[in-house]
Amino acid sequence: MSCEQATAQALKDTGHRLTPQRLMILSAIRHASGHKTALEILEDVKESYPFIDASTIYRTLNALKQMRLISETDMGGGEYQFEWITPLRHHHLICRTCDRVVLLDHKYLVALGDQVMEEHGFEADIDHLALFGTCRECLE
Amino acid sequence: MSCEQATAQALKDTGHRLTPQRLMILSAIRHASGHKTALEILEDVKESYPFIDASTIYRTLNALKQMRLISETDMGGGEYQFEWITPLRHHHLICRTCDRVVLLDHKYLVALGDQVMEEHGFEADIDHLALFGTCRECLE
DNA sequence: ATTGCAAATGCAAGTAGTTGCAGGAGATAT
DNA sequence: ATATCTCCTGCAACTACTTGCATTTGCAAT
Repeated sequence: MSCEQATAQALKDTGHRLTPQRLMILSAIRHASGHKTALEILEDVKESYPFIDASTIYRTLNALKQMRLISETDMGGGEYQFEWITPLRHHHLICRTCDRVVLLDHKYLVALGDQVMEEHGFEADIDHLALFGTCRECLE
Repeated sequence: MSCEQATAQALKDTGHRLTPQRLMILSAIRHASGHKTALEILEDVKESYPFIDASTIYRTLNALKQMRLISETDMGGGEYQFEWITPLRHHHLICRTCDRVVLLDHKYLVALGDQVMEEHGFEADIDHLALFGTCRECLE
């Protein structure tokens, strides 16, 4: 696929190397629908290459995060959630009481990003946020 | 102090018990200037009571977080930062490139909280946020 | 004061993620 | 094709944090 080619080139351009392990990890994230944890990705890759080490997964995910190809989000379950970043961003509202998860449109965060850039010259990577709180139902 | 009394009462009112361990943990957080990690709090408490177990610290911090007396923030150093919540809130912009930390005033997040309440009836606990990105200097 | 029960503690074992290191394998230039 | 230079990998050890369990303790009702 051309999209895989582009990703491979992006890795090379930033001084990274293309390895079979990394291609398998990339494939596992891109072909996932929604978020995936590091250990889920590990299991996926193990199906085609059982000798992969967990540390390779974590190191690769960190590299992809630095390149802003994937987002890493703490959604409260003890494991980070990873997701391929697309132009269509979304965020989450997570209820501390009932653990319900509500989708939050990216439009609510565009203004924040713009203000932060204007006032501080800081480019905030608001790719996939999780905000905790109390949902409508649990507020009574 | 009356503030300690109020906190003690808040614990009891929510069905929690007052123990020497908890009082020591509370004191360690309240008398800290700024953020503290769980292990720093553990060391603090160990000075007056060396037999305290790390799991007690973590469990108490989670309870205080649920009660919204303290905030827990992932600031990227591998350890969570805990802080006593005051009416004067602040947030952080953290540069992924140079690790510089810039303060962000709470006013930028008030609008977001209001919108989330209006549109979703969700009360977001925006107590102490960390936004990652690239700072002015590292953008060149 | 005594009792009774739920909640908190300490301990030990377990999970998620990180790091140092030696050997192995991409990429580049010859 | 070969050599060289790094970066990457797998391994093992380690750190931060969580969880299950038996014992203890706060605290409310007697």
